[in-house]
Amino acid sequence: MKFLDIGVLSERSGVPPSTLRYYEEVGLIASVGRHGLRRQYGPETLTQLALISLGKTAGFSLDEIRGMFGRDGVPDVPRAMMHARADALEQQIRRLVTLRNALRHVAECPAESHMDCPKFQRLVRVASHAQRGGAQPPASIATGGRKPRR
Amino acid sequence: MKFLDIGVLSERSGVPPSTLRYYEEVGLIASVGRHGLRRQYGPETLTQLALISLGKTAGFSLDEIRGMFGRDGVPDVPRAMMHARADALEQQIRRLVTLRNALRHVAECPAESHMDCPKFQRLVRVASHAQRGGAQPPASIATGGRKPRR
DNA sequence: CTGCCACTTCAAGTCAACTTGAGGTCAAGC
DNA sequence: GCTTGACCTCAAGTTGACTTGAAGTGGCAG
Repeated sequence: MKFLDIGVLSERSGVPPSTLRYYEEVGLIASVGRHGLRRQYGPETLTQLALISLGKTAGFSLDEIRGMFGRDGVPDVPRAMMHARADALEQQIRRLVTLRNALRHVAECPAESHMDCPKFQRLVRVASHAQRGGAQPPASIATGGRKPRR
Repeated sequence: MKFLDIGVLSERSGVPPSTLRYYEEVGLIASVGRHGLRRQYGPETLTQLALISLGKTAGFSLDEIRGMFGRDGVPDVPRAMMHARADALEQQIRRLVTLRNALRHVAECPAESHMDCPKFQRLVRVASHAQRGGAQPPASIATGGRKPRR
Protein backbone atom coordinates (compact mmCIF):
# COMPACT_ATOMS: atom_id res chain seq x y z
CA MET A 1 0.00 0.00 0.00
CA LYS A 2 1.51 3.23 -1.15
CA PHE A 3 -0.56 5.25 1.27
CA LEU A 4 0.83 8.12 3.22
CA ASP A 5 0.45 8.79 6.89
CA ILE A 6 -0.20 12.42 7.72
CA GLY A 7 3.30 12.76 9.15
CA VAL A 8 4.91 11.52 5.96
CA LEU A 9 2.71 13.67 3.77
CA SER A 10 3.58 16.63 5.93
CA GLU A 11 7.29 15.95 5.66
CA ARG A 12 7.16 15.44 1.91
CA SER A 13 5.04 18.48 1.22
CA GLY A 14 6.37 20.85 3.84
CA VAL A 15 2.83 21.48 5.03
CA PRO A 16 2.25 21.03 8.79
CA PRO A 17 -0.13 18.26 9.90
CA SER A 18 -2.47 20.77 11.51
CA THR A 19 -2.81 22.50 8.15
CA LEU A 20 -3.40 19.22 6.36
CA ARG A 21 -6.23 18.40 8.76
CA TYR A 22 -7.59 21.86 8.22
CA TYR A 23 -7.43 21.45 4.45
CA GLU A 24 -9.28 18.21 4.71
CA GLU A 25 -11.88 19.80 6.95
CA VAL A 26 -12.58 22.50 4.37
CA GLY A 27 -12.59 19.99 1.54
CA LEU A 28 -9.38 20.93 -0.25
CA ILE A 29 -7.92 17.46 0.02
CA ALA A 30 -9.33 14.09 0.98
CA SER A 31 -7.86 11.04 2.64
CA VAL A 32 -8.56 7.66 1.06
CA GLY A 33 -9.50 6.20 4.41
CA ARG A 34 -8.22 5.46 7.88
CA HIS A 35 -5.80 3.04 9.37
CA GLY A 36 -7.26 2.83 12.84
CA LEU A 37 -7.81 6.48 13.56
CA ARG A 38 -5.09 7.64 11.22
CA ARG A 39 -5.77 9.28 7.91
CA GLN A 40 -4.20 7.67 4.89
CA TYR A 41 -3.48 9.79 1.83
CA GLY A 42 -2.93 8.76 -1.75
CA PRO A 43 0.21 10.00 -3.51
CA GLU A 44 -1.80 12.30 -5.80
CA THR A 45 -2.40 14.42 -2.73
CA LEU A 46 1.15 15.65 -3.15
CA THR A 47 0.26 17.05 -6.54
CA GLN A 48 -2.84 18.64 -5.12
CA LEU A 49 -0.80 20.27 -2.40
CA ALA A 50 1.61 21.61 -4.99
CA LEU A 51 -1.34 23.17 -6.78
CA ILE A 52 -2.70 24.62 -3.58
CA SER A 53 0.66 26.13 -2.87
CA LEU A 54 0.71 27.67 -6.35
CA GLY A 55 -2.78 29.01 -5.93
CA LYS A 56 -1.87 30.60 -2.64
CA THR A 57 1.17 32.20 -4.18
CA ALA A 58 -1.17 33.75 -6.72
CA GLY A 59 -3.31 35.09 -3.90
CA PHE A 60 -6.34 32.91 -4.46
CA SER A 61 -8.43 32.12 -1.44
CA LEU A 62 -8.80 28.50 -0.39
CA ASP A 63 -12.37 28.70 -1.63
CA GLU A 64 -11.27 29.75 -5.08
CA ILE A 65 -8.62 27.08 -5.16
CA ARG A 66 -11.14 24.45 -4.20
CA GLY A 67 -13.32 25.65 -7.06
CA MET A 68 -10.45 25.34 -9.53
CA PHE A 69 -9.04 21.93 -8.71
CA GLY A 70 -10.35 21.06 -5.31
CA ARG A 71 -10.87 17.60 -3.91
CA ASP A 72 -10.17 15.68 -7.10
CA GLY A 73 -8.81 17.83 -9.84
CA VAL A 74 -12.30 18.14 -11.21
CA PRO A 75 -12.95 21.84 -11.54
CA ASP A 76 -16.49 22.86 -10.64
CA VAL A 77 -16.30 26.20 -12.40
CA PRO A 78 -16.92 26.59 -16.16
CA ARG A 79 -13.95 26.73 -18.48
CA ALA A 80 -14.67 30.29 -19.52
CA MET A 81 -14.14 31.19 -15.88
CA MET A 82 -10.88 29.28 -15.90
CA HIS A 83 -9.64 31.30 -18.82
CA ALA A 84 -10.76 34.48 -17.09
CA ARG A 85 -8.70 33.44 -14.07
CA ALA A 86 -5.72 32.77 -16.30
CA ASP A 87 -6.13 36.17 -17.91
CA ALA A 88 -6.24 37.83 -14.52
CA LEU A 89 -3.15 35.89 -13.60
CA GLU A 90 -1.39 37.30 -16.62
CA GLN A 91 -2.29 40.79 -15.48
CA GLN A 92 -0.90 39.97 -12.09
CA ILE A 93 2.28 38.65 -13.58
CA ARG A 94 2.76 41.93 -15.41
CA ARG A 95 2.26 43.78 -12.15
CA LEU A 96 4.84 41.60 -10.48
CA VAL A 97 7.32 42.31 -13.23
CA THR A 98 6.73 46.00 -12.65
CA LEU A 99 7.36 45.59 -8.97
CA ARG A 100 10.52 43.62 -9.62
CA ASN A 101 11.76 46.43 -11.83
CA ALA A 102 10.88 49.01 -9.21
CA LEU A 103 12.73 46.95 -6.61
CA ARG A 104 15.82 46.68 -8.78
CA HIS A 105 15.60 50.37 -9.41
CA VAL A 106 15.59 51.43 -5.77
CA ALA A 107 18.40 48.98 -5.10
CA GLU A 108 20.49 50.63 -7.79
CA CYS A 109 19.46 54.23 -8.31
CA PRO A 110 21.28 56.59 -5.94
CA ALA A 111 18.54 59.24 -5.98
CA GLU A 112 17.53 60.71 -2.63
CA SER A 113 13.87 60.01 -2.92
CA HIS A 114 12.64 57.66 -5.58
CA MET A 115 9.27 59.32 -5.48
CA ASP A 116 10.85 62.20 -7.44
CA CYS A 117 12.95 60.14 -9.84
CA PRO A 118 11.26 60.41 -13.25
CA LYS A 119 12.39 56.95 -14.27
CA PHE A 120 10.85 55.51 -11.15
CA GLN A 121 7.67 57.47 -11.63
CA ARG A 122 7.21 56.10 -15.10
CA LEU A 123 7.99 52.60 -13.89
CA VAL A 124 5.29 52.66 -11.27
CA ARG A 125 2.63 54.79 -12.89
CA VAL A 126 2.05 52.45 -15.79
CA ALA A 127 1.08 49.80 -13.30
CA SER A 128 -1.95 51.78 -12.24
CA HIS A 129 -5.31 50.13 -12.91
CA ALA A 130 -6.03 46.44 -13.40
CA GLN A 131 -5.80 43.67 -10.87
CA ARG A 132 -7.63 40.62 -9.61
CA GLY A 133 -11.12 40.60 -8.25
CA GLY A 134 -13.49 41.50 -11.08
CA ALA A 135 -15.04 44.95 -11.49
CA GLN A 136 -12.46 47.66 -11.24
CA PRO A 137 -12.69 50.15 -8.36
CA PRO A 138 -13.88 53.71 -8.89
CA ALA A 139 -10.62 55.12 -9.98
CA SER A 140 -7.11 54.47 -11.19
CA ILE A 141 -4.80 52.71 -8.79
CA ALA A 142 -7.00 50.11 -7.22
CA THR A 143 -6.61 48.08 -4.11
CA GLY A 144 -5.84 44.49 -4.87
CA GLY A 145 -9.03 42.78 -3.80
CA ARG A 146 -9.10 41.94 -0.12
CA LYS A 147 -8.40 38.34 0.64
CA PRO A 148 -5.94 38.31 3.46
CA ARG A 149 -3.83 36.72 1.46
CA ARG A 150 -1.55 34.70 3.09
CA MET B 1 -2.19 74.23 -2.94
CA LYS B 2 -2.32 70.94 -4.71
CA PHE B 3 -3.09 69.02 -1.57
CA LEU B 4 -5.54 66.20 -1.43
CA ASP B 5 -8.32 65.69 1.02
CA ILE B 6 -8.68 62.11 2.18
CA GLY B 7 -11.90 61.76 0.19
CA VAL B 8 -10.21 62.86 -3.01
CA LEU B 9 -7.20 60.67 -2.43
CA SER B 10 -9.52 57.78 -1.78
CA GLU B 11 -11.45 58.36 -4.97
CA ARG B 12 -8.31 58.74 -7.07
CA SER B 13 -6.56 55.71 -5.62
CA GLY B 14 -9.53 53.44 -5.11
CA VAL B 15 -8.45 52.91 -1.49
CA PRO B 16 -11.17 53.53 1.12
CA PRO B 17 -10.62 56.39 3.61
CA SER B 18 -10.63 53.99 6.53
CA THR B 19 -7.75 52.13 4.93
CA LEU B 20 -5.87 55.34 4.24
CA ARG B 21 -6.13 56.31 7.91
CA TYR B 22 -4.98 52.84 8.83
CA TYR B 23 -2.01 53.08 6.48
CA GLU B 24 -1.08 56.39 8.03
CA GLU B 25 -1.41 54.92 11.50
CA VAL B 26 1.02 52.13 10.67
CA GLY B 27 3.40 54.53 8.93
CA LEU B 28 2.96 53.45 5.33
CA ILE B 29 1.97 56.89 4.16
CA ALA B 30 2.08 60.35 5.74
CA SER B 31 -0.08 63.42 5.41
CA VAL B 32 1.70 66.74 4.92
CA GLY B 33 -0.45 68.34 7.60
CA ARG B 34 -3.98 69.20 8.52
CA HIS B 35 -6.58 71.63 7.32
CA GLY B 36 -8.60 72.02 10.47
CA LEU B 37 -8.93 68.41 11.51
CA ARG B 38 -8.61 67.10 7.99
CA ARG B 39 -5.55 65.36 6.69
CA GLN B 40 -3.94 66.80 3.58
CA TYR B 41 -1.92 64.55 1.32
CA GLY B 42 0.67 65.43 -1.26
CA PRO B 43 0.27 64.06 -4.78
CA GLU B 44 3.25 61.69 -4.40
CA THR B 45 1.05 59.74 -2.04
CA LEU B 46 -0.71 58.42 -5.12
CA THR B 47 2.55 56.90 -6.32
CA GLN B 48 3.16 55.41 -2.91
CA LEU B 49 -0.29 53.87 -2.93
CA ALA B 50 0.39 52.38 -6.35
CA LEU B 51 3.54 50.80 -4.92
CA ILE B 52 1.68 49.51 -1.91
CA SER B 53 -0.88 47.96 -4.19
CA LEU B 54 1.86 46.28 -6.19
CA GLY B 55 3.53 45.04 -3.05
CA LYS B 56 0.29 43.56 -1.81
CA THR B 57 -0.27 41.84 -5.12
CA ALA B 58 3.11 40.22 -4.65
CA GLY B 59 2.08 39.05 -1.21
CA PHE B 60 4.34 41.26 0.84
CA SER B 61 3.11 42.22 4.28
CA LEU B 62 2.57 45.89 5.04
CA ASP B 63 5.65 45.70 7.23
CA GLU B 64 7.78 44.49 4.37
CA ILE B 65 6.35 47.11 2.05
CA ARG B 66 7.12 49.83 4.57
CA GLY B 67 10.68 48.54 4.71
CA MET B 68 11.03 48.69 0.95
CA PHE B 69 9.60 52.10 0.15
CA GLY B 70 7.70 53.15 3.18
CA ARG B 71 6.83 56.64 4.26
CA ASP B 72 9.12 58.45 1.76
CA GLY B 73 10.51 56.15 -0.87
CA VAL B 74 13.67 55.84 1.21
CA PRO B 75 14.21 52.13 1.71
CA ASP B 76 15.53 51.22 5.14
CA VAL B 77 16.70 47.80 4.11
CA PRO B 78 20.10 47.22 2.46
CA ARG B 79 20.27 46.95 -1.31
CA ALA B 80 21.45 43.36 -1.19
CA MET B 81 18.17 42.60 0.54
CA MET B 82 16.34 44.47 -2.21
CA HIS B 83 17.94 42.30 -4.83
CA ALA B 84 17.11 39.23 -2.81
CA ARG B 85 13.49 40.34 -2.76
CA ALA B 86 13.59 40.89 -6.51
CA ASP B 87 15.06 37.42 -6.99
CA ALA B 88 12.32 35.91 -4.86
CA LEU B 89 9.83 37.84 -6.93
CA GLU B 90 11.25 36.29 -10.06
CA GLN B 91 10.77 32.85 -8.54
CA GLN B 92 7.23 33.78 -7.73
CA ILE B 93 6.62 34.98 -11.26
CA ARG B 94 7.76 31.63 -12.59
CA ARG B 95 5.38 29.91 -10.22
CA LEU B 96 2.57 32.09 -11.45
CA VAL B 97 3.35 31.23 -15.03
CA THR B 98 3.15 27.57 -14.06
CA LEU B 99 -0.20 28.12 -12.46
CA ARG B 100 -1.47 29.98 -15.49
CA ASN B 101 -0.43 27.07 -17.67
CA ALA B 102 -2.09 24.62 -15.33
CA LEU B 103 -5.25 26.71 -15.41
CA ARG B 104 -5.29 26.83 -19.19
CA HIS B 105 -4.69 23.11 -19.22
CA VAL B 106 -7.66 22.20 -17.06
CA ALA B 107 -9.81 24.60 -19.06
CA GLU B 108 -8.85 22.80 -22.27
CA CYS B 109 -7.91 19.20 -21.56
CA PRO B 110 -10.93 16.89 -21.57
CA ALA B 111 -9.34 14.31 -19.28
CA GLU B 112 -11.48 12.96 -16.48
CA SER B 113 -9.13 13.76 -13.66
CA HIS B 114 -6.21 16.06 -14.29
CA MET B 115 -4.37 14.51 -11.42
CA ASP B 116 -3.75 11.51 -13.68
CA CYS B 117 -2.98 13.39 -16.91
CA PRO B 118 0.78 13.05 -17.46
CA LYS B 119 1.01 16.45 -19.13
CA PHE B 120 -0.61 18.05 -16.14
CA GLN B 121 1.60 16.14 -13.73
CA ARG B 122 4.72 17.39 -15.43
CA LEU B 123 3.35 20.90 -15.53
CA VAL B 124 2.76 21.03 -11.80
CA ARG B 125 5.58 18.90 -10.48
CA VAL B 126 8.33 21.13 -11.79
CA ALA B 127 6.90 23.87 -9.64
CA SER B 128 7.80 22.02 -6.49
CA HIS B 129 10.29 23.78 -4.21
CA ALA B 130 11.12 27.46 -4.05
CA GLN B 131 8.99 30.36 -2.85
CA ARG B 132 9.12 33.46 -0.73
CA GLY B 133 10.05 33.59 2.92
CA GLY B 134 13.70 32.63 3.32
CA ALA B 135 14.85 29.21 4.49
CA GLN B 136 13.16 26.46 2.53
CA PRO B 137 10.85 24.12 4.40
CA PRO B 138 11.91 20.56 5.24
CA ALA B 139 10.91 19.01 1.99
CA SER B 140 9.87 19.60 -1.56
CA ILE B 141 6.64 21.41 -2.08
CA ALA B 142 6.62 24.09 0.57
CA THR B 143 3.85 26.24 1.89
CA GLY B 144 4.23 29.83 0.82
CA GLY B 145 5.20 31.63 4.00
CA ARG B 146 2.32 32.62 6.20
CA LYS B 147 1.35 36.26 6.11
CA PRO B 148 -2.40 36.38 5.60
CA ARG B 149 -2.14 37.75 2.89
CA ARG B 150 -5.36 38.48 2.47
C1' DC C 1 -24.99 82.81 12.53
C1' DT C 2 -26.64 78.36 11.42
C1' DG C 3 -26.57 74.11 9.68
C1' DC C 4 -24.57 70.63 7.07
C1' DC C 5 -21.54 67.20 6.09
C1' DA C 6 -17.16 65.55 5.28
C1' DC C 7 -14.12 64.81 8.11
C1' DT C 8 -12.12 63.34 13.00
C1' DT C 9 -10.86 59.74 17.10
C1' DC C 10 -11.05 55.46 19.48
C1' DA C 11 -12.63 51.01 20.71
C1' DA C 12 -14.43 47.05 19.16
C1' DG C 13 -15.66 43.84 15.60
C1' DT C 14 -14.70 40.80 11.46
C1' DC C 15 -12.60 37.47 8.43
C1' DA C 16 -9.49 34.01 6.53
C1' DA C 17 -6.30 30.85 7.57
C1' DC C 18 -4.28 28.64 10.61
C1' DT C 19 -2.16 27.12 15.40
C1' DT C 20 -2.44 25.53 20.08
C1' DG C 21 -3.80 22.77 23.88
C1' DA C 22 -6.24 19.53 26.56
C1' DG C 23 -7.63 15.15 26.79
C1' DG C 24 -8.26 10.70 24.29
C1' DT C 25 -7.12 6.46 21.06
C1' DC C 26 -4.70 2.64 19.22
C1' DA C 27 -1.20 -0.29 16.42
C1' DA C 28 3.28 -1.90 17.05
C1' DG C 29 7.36 -3.15 19.34
C1' DC C 30 9.17 -4.97 23.61
C1' DG D 1 -0.02 -7.30 28.31
C1' DC D 2 2.07 -2.71 28.50
C1' DT D 3 4.00 1.19 27.08
C1' DT D 4 5.01 4.46 23.65
C1' DG D 5 4.37 7.86 20.37
C1' DA D 6 2.16 9.29 16.54
C1' DC D 7 -1.99 10.11 15.63
C1' DC D 8 -7.01 11.76 16.85
C1' DT D 9 -11.08 15.55 18.09
C1' DC D 10 -12.87 19.81 19.38
C1' DA D 11 -12.83 24.36 21.22
C1' DA D 12 -10.44 28.30 21.65
C1' DG D 13 -6.74 31.44 20.50
C1' DT D 14 -3.79 34.20 17.15
C1' DT D 15 -2.45 37.34 13.45
C1' DG D 16 -2.73 40.78 9.84
C1' DA D 17 -5.42 43.85 7.65
C1' DC D 18 -8.98 46.16 7.77
C1' DT D 19 -14.12 47.85 8.77
C1' DT D 20 -17.73 49.61 11.62
C1' DG D 21 -20.04 52.52 14.81
C1' DA D 22 -20.63 55.96 18.15
C1' DA D 23 -19.73 60.41 19.43
C1' DG D 24 -17.42 64.73 18.31
C1' DT D 25 -15.35 68.88 15.31
C1' DG D 26 -15.02 72.58 12.17
C1' DG D 27 -14.83 74.93 7.40
C1' DC D 28 -17.93 77.01 4.46
C1' DA D 29 -22.44 77.86 1.72
C1' DG D 30 -26.55 80.15 2.48
